[in-house]
Amino acid sequence: MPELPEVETVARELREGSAARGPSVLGRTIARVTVRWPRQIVEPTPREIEPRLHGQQVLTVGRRGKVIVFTLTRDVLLVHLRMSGDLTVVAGDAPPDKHAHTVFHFADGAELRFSDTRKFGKIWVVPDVNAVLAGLGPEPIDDDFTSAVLAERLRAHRRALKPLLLDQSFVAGVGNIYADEALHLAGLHPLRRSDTLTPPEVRGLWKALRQALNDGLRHNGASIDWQYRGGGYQEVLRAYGRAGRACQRPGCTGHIRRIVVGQRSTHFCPVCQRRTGAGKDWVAVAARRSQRMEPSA
DNA sequence: AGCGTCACCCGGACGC
DNA sequence: TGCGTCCGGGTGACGC
Repeated sequence: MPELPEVETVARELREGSAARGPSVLGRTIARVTVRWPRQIVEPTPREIEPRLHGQQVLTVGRRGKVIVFTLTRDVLLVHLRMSGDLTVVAGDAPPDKHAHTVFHFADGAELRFSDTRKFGKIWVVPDVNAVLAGLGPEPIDDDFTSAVLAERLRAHRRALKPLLLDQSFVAGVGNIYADEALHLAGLHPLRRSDTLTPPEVRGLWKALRQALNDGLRHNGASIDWQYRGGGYQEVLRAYGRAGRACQRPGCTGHIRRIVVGQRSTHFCPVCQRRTGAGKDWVAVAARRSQRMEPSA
């Protein structure tokens, strides 16, 4: 399922062209739009989308969180792939794809197909990205996402780490796979409360999150291959989908367990991802003490 | 505020 | 073989 690394890969390949996704979309002009699953179009209405897009040229392709962002002449086209979505550029006479529910036909005959077997994907055409993306948290792989930024955001909540990492307003682009991988790399329990992490644990989580995402990027968002074409990405994963198998951490004797947290399958090692850090959870103790002394604070 | 639950979908895995 | 059933993924809505 596409998360930040996969979505970034799709955006880059649409921008640069690739064997998997066809030639670049940049510079092409939209002439027509076929809508076969109207509920996919969030804004404007499905019948308004073609006249709205007609004549607009694709200027840039980028990503924000898990959303692909096409800058057009007058508007912005936003595509959320959700679980099964994919975007490809093909010639107009390419074999039909029964899951291509929305097709953007270019004036030069090529077309951009949004293929989405499970029909969870969403499309917006808006004048301003903020209309859709305003609620997203920071980009976790950007330079200004420092461990101090993460520390502050963790302290602002009293939530379990796993659902917090999945919350797109907390940090943008992390999904179930990379959340489990980051927590395993960091040696932190998925149910650990966000405001109890020690400074070294925060730093470790920050490093682990960025490492997990950057590893995914280096594999060209290979979890798409894993999901769709049986590629080898599962060999890269240390926690996700490995229930019952030996923990990969050097020296650890544990086995990966699967639990359900907030309706999501969650994979972790009960040996090296303890509920609390080694020793006393002094941050939680201090927080309780200060609350007793200053109930209003 | 944070948690649980449901709805949205359907390919694939599983049991019989 | 073919049928029925369940699962899971991201997100938003809703209730507590």
